[in-house]
Amino acid sequence: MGQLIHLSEAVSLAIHCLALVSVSEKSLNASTMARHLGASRNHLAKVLQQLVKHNFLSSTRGPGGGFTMRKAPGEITLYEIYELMEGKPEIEYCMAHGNECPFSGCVYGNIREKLTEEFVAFFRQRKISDIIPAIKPS
Amino acid sequence: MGQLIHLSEAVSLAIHCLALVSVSEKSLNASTMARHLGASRNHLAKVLQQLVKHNFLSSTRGPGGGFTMRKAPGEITLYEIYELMEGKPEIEYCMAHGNECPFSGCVYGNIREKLTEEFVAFFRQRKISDIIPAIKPS
DNA sequence: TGTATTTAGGTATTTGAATGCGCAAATATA
DNA sequence: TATATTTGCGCATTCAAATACCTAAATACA
Ligand code: FES
Ligand code: FES
Repeated sequence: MGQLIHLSEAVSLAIHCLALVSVSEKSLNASTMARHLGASRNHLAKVLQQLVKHNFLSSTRGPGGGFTMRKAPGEITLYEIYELMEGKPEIEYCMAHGNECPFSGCVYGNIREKLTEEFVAFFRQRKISDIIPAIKPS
Repeated sequence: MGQLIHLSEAVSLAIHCLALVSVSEKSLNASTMARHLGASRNHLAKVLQQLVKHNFLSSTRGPGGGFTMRKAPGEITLYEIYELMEGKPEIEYCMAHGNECPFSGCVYGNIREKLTEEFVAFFRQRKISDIIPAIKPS
């Protein structure tokens, strides 16, 4: 069914990976993470690339290579990751058709703005370090 | 950009139409409403079909035909319309891949559940009659 | 009865996200 | 140096939801 609160798989993958790399002693490669998360290796590789490009992770190629942290998990908020993968959350006009709407105030009131703000506040305050304790011992 | 709070155009159209039909003295046809809303006539027709099938509207074909209310605007909550068009809002598992996740509690905490509940509460309490006053005089 | 109007409903197209694929570049190690 | 491993990156494919189109059925009215 429809997802009211839409968080793409890419965002989830990014967050999961950052936490996994944080707790790993040696560098972690894409295939291993994909296996652990039960996700597509290809999709995950794309996400990791982004995280490297924006300096959350370092990568090393070649045998024994993989990804390591470049920022401390306490320095990374979930919001940064969200915005990196999805862009700033916007409220679109109900029906993207401009200003044809015959209603003076939006029929939705300001509920979307309110919920978006709540979401952002939560994600800004929550850090990768906060979710690390939830990792199951493997 | 990504819409965090996702409300399809179909939902917006349904709500707008119900309000417009409510204040109309005679029956309103799809083309007229599409023009007023600056929306696709075809898409709107689909939405109206649904509203007729579920007894919110009555329809009459032929010249001078169109749509009229079958329920009072004070009897219709926005939530009913949302659920009709989108289904019950569900929280999906982060990464629809089942139970492979190596985290014991979801990394998102319960923020999605919380926001969804807020949304539902708001939409349950708000009725078509509440938004009618916002219609601009045409 | 004929014609114009309007809804009904099935099907096709579009779109965007997710996924897959192939090859180049880097690097460890034998 | 040769080989296996692993990331980087562009492009192709798939898939589902949203949106558009097309024709049939109903009805008012001349
Ligand atoms: S578009 Fe938001 S109220 Fe009409
Ligand atoms: S899937 Fe929600 S925490 Fe891993």
